[in-house]
Amino acid sequence: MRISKSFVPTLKEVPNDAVVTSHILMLRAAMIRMVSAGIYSFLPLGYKAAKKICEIIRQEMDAIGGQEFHLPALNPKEIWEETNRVEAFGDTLFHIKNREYVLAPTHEEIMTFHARNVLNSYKDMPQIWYQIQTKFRNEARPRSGVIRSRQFLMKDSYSFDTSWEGLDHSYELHDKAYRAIFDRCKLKYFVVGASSGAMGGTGSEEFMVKSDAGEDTVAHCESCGYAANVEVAESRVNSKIRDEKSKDVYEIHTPNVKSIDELCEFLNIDESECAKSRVYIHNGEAVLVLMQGNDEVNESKLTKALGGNIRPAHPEELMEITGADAGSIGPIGYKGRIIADNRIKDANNLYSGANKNDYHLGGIDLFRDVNNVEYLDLRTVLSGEGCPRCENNLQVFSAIELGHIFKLGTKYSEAMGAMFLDENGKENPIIMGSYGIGVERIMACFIEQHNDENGIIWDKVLAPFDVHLIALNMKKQQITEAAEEVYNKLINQGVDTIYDDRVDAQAGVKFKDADLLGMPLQIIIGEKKLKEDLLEVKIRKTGKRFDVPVDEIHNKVKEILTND
RNA sequence: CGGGGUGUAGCGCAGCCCGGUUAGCGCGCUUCGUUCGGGACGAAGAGGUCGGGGGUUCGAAUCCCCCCACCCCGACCA
Repeated sequence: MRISKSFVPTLKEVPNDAVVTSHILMLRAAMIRMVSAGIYSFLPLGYKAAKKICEIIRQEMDAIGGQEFHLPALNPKEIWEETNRVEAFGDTLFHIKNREYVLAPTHEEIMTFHARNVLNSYKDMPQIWYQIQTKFRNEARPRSGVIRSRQFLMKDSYSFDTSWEGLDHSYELHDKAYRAIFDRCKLKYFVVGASSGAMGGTGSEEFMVKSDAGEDTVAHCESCGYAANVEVAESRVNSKIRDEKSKDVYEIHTPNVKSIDELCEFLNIDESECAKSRVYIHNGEAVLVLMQGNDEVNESKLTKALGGNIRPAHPEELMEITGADAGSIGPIGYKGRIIADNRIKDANNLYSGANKNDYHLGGIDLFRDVNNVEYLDLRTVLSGEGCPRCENNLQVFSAIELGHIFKLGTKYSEAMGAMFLDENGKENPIIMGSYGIGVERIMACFIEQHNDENGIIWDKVLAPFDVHLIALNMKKQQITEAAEEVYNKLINQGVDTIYDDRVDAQAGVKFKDADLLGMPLQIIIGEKKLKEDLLEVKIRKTGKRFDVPVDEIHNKVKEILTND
């Protein structure tokens, strides 16, 4: 591709609206342009990279027996009503105004629509059907460029099995395929075993990439691979060891002491000796939650343990419930349900609020002084805490969900009447799985992981072009002639080459653009070296340069591209 | 949807607080000349509903009201 005749509008400056690295680089490197919030056009370079990703996905999906479909984005609303997902998706589902259609945010319904009445014998299964297509979701807040948008490319596949064992097998196939895909895309990722979400089902895994632009917070152990959403993550922490002797409970005047830190400073004690109190309203009833020191209540864990809905009590309610304001609340004298974190199970000689403003109590023995305390894991894990599975430590960070594999079960087949007859002539619902991958997210994550201050550093597997050919001064005939020859020969050999043949661009401009676009290999043709029949090759990743005789350039390029 | 921020030439910004000729600057763009291995130099140009609407005023990019768009934080996320 000749740059002089192509649309490669690189940007020298950082666009005002872009914040995350991948977004900035995708705009600057002429891969995408925004049309509206969360709506992007792929420019030619970006689309080439997208197609390479899709091709890798396709190969790996085909390798597990997947069959590619092309389904409509425009769906009759009534199909979505069969599964009650018009309501379930709510505002996230785009509705067409002048006809009863919706824009598909995913394709369980359409795939099940094709499966029902057609896959009607156990002999017809298993099947794996997939597609790579545009999905539409009316995200309340699109962000981070292409990472969360309203229209995006997704590979989604669906498995149809006659048994739960069959589903397990289809799921395992997808797990393997996904690892192969992300490995081939040179992504550093990890796998989080997620609990079944609102989609219903028996098991799922999320493929995640560490990134500040991520929307999930996860705890991850590098050494054993333990990974969990922080909402459910556990860690190895010391519990408060029970002192041999329990002191008597005594009152301490603590004027203006509100926080655990202030209490520790005021009494010159360690935070591990304190029990922090939080009051939640659970289905209308007050619950006192006790945590050690500054440990944070994990509301997800609390919700899961209690069931129903919880919310923190309002300040006005606190006085009514406990007789004190936040900062002076404690378990002694509290009437009502008390739940404490495992870390302070049966601990003694604790400090906590006195349920009287400006007073705290010391010498609290939860075993002796407080009846009916329920103990649960309620902590939010912190970076640096011990991994629950091995001897190393956890890191807590935000991450992007790249892909999700999911054992759906019979939710959709039952709702839509997708039944089959088994060997005994008995009717059963088809057992399904669903499996998604965000194509743009692969691209964005790759760029997040492979860039430097000059731009993108493509690996050849995803690079829009293999080689970036730079003719430094197109006004010199020798250079032009040499460049044209090299270019044509590369093209003829099937080396995908982008050729900077701009007559009016300075050398510096061409170098900067080449680094920004980030093709793996640069071939530089300059006057001095050409006089000695030499060209220069630069490896983008390492920055290494070396001279190659003109006659040998094609072999050298092939050699580097196949070996690297 | 709540909180915060921004909107002035293709891009990045100044001007606004304290209203006053033809609204500036850098990059980019056009033409000419010089330069030609890390975003060159000189000269001459083109390019603007100052996000939109309404109001105050002799006069509004500037002050007031309403709306819109985009970004960030939060909520939400099948």
